[in-house]
Amino acid sequence: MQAIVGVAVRKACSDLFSAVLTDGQLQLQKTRKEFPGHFTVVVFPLTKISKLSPEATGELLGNYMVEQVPYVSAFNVVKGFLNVSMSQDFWSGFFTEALANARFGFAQEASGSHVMVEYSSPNTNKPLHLGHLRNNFLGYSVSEILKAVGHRVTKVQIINDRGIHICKSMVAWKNFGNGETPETSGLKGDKLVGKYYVEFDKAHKAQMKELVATGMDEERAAQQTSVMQQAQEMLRLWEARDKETIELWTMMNSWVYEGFTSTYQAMGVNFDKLYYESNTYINGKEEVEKGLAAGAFFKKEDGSIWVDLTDEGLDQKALLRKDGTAMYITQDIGTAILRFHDFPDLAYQIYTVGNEQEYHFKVLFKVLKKLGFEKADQCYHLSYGMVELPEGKMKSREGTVVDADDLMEEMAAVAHEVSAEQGKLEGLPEVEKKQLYHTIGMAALKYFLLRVDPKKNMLFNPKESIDFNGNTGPSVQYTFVRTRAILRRYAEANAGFDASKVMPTGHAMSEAELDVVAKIYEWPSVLELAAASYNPADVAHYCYDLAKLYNAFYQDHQIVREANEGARHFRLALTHKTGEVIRQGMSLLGIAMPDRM
RNA sequence: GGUCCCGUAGCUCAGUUGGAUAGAGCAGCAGAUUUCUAAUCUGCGGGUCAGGGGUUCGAAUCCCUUCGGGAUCACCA
Repeated sequence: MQAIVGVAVRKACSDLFSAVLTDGQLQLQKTRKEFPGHFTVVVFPLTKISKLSPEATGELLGNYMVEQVPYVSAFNVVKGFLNVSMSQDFWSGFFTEALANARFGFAQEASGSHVMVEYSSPNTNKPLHLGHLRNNFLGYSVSEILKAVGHRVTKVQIINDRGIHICKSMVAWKNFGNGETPETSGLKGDKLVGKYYVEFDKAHKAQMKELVATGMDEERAAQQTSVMQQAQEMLRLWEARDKETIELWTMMNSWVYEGFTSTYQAMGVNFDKLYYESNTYINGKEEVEKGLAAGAFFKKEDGSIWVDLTDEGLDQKALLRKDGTAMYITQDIGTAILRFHDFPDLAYQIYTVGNEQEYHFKVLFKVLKKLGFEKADQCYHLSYGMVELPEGKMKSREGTVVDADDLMEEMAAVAHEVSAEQGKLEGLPEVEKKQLYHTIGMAALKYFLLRVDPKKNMLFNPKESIDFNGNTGPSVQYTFVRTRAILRRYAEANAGFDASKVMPTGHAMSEAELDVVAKIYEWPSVLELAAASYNPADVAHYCYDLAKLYNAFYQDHQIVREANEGARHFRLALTHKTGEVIRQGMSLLGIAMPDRM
């Protein structure tokens, strides 16, 4: 569509100056709102070929376009900027088209690309916290956005179910648990296991203190506590597939998975396939051995295997310990390759992981490349910044973790309070109310975490996140609810509402109406940009802007009560379409729209 | 010390490949048919885009540099 103007400018330059424009010379943008017009051509780059002043060039082009190009109704030149206005016909034509397309903005056909998105990927010894919320919402949202532009997406996570950290919880449970289970304790499975992880730490610290009191140095004491010794023994037994150990491990992990499942359900995220580190680390070892045989890696005297990335500007990096056991990166190599085997048509993988692991992924992708995976060049680390709290940084060690379940519950509770104050939900069944509070609370949380550029560290202010005014999820929901209320009102008086029966015909749009239509016009390009930059924040801001413009329109236009049929139908259609775009846009953020609130 | 990211209004954040007088929300102040849902709308005040230099018709945006904040540089995960 913007193409219409672009093509026109190219043709004008060819006709007027007999010059072919390069992409750099053709600069089109939306006209700033303080100037009349819809699209703006930046004429500075064109003065070189016109050999005229910017103003004269603009005038010449403007005149040509008004005369020669359909839909261009007027123009003005300010300094070096040519602002062109499109006719009402153009906008109503566009709107009619958009209205007929229920999935306007979404790809009409598959792109043919298959992308894998990994997110969440928790450890099994700790419950999910605020940082995981940003991770999950981001990963889920990017997946949905990629689907919207036509890609096939497979959502996965790698579950870090192996290693010393799991053994710690196991040891503590064995020593102090007295056979406690989620059933007997009434605790969620992941919370119960997390509790024993903390118990381990307590016991470990206490025993360390005793050892240090006997004159042992701290470093040694940390290795020598009885619980630590037990944990290491447990890891050895696990690797040796000791029956009893594996049974305990399986049982405690199943508790965790049950807990995670309910947390994911509350979050509204899901996965197409799960990978377990306990399976993939073996692949990793094999791949590293293969790479060694193929000459991609080298072995040090002590038997450890390394990759040399110094000519890539990186360092040497160990891939396998001297005792032959797997490291963190070993299992990631195995997992990545396994995935390419599982899905041979995979174009690339996206890893949603915190920015503290940027170096790790740089190394990983180089290693994959060395192993012959050309697709590794396309792999992408979707890196995001830390979520900080007003009091200070969010780190699990510092005890200021905000538990994911607790936070989600709190958000729903606040939604409850605010809704009760508003008093608009009378007559709604209790079950639906409860569902609604969750929907609103999650909208607040998700929108707050997703509206910030992923790569930036962000501040999570609990108080502000639950403010339902302003640039927030609930305020966008509210605008959607408003569109529903209006259409409902119309339907009651007119035996239903059918969008296809209220086509706008010959209505001269007001400025506020045109603002909304022009915003809807932007939707496809916003979606494209969000997909290209893996940035849900673009979608969030767009939905808010659209809602804001609709509210401004709503403020001084009659809709259902409008006497003129043409205007009434146009506004009903606009209300319908705005609601749809908001609903579809917000759904890409994983945010649901209620019918009333 | 090396590498990477960030620094925009009192606070939280936007700002496409360099474009016009740098924008929203919150907080503050002043207003609006008490409705087709006011969880809204309109207006006002608030800025050395961290500092300095450079590139050019034009810089918050690109380059150099200084300062400040964060991350990372394990045979940890």
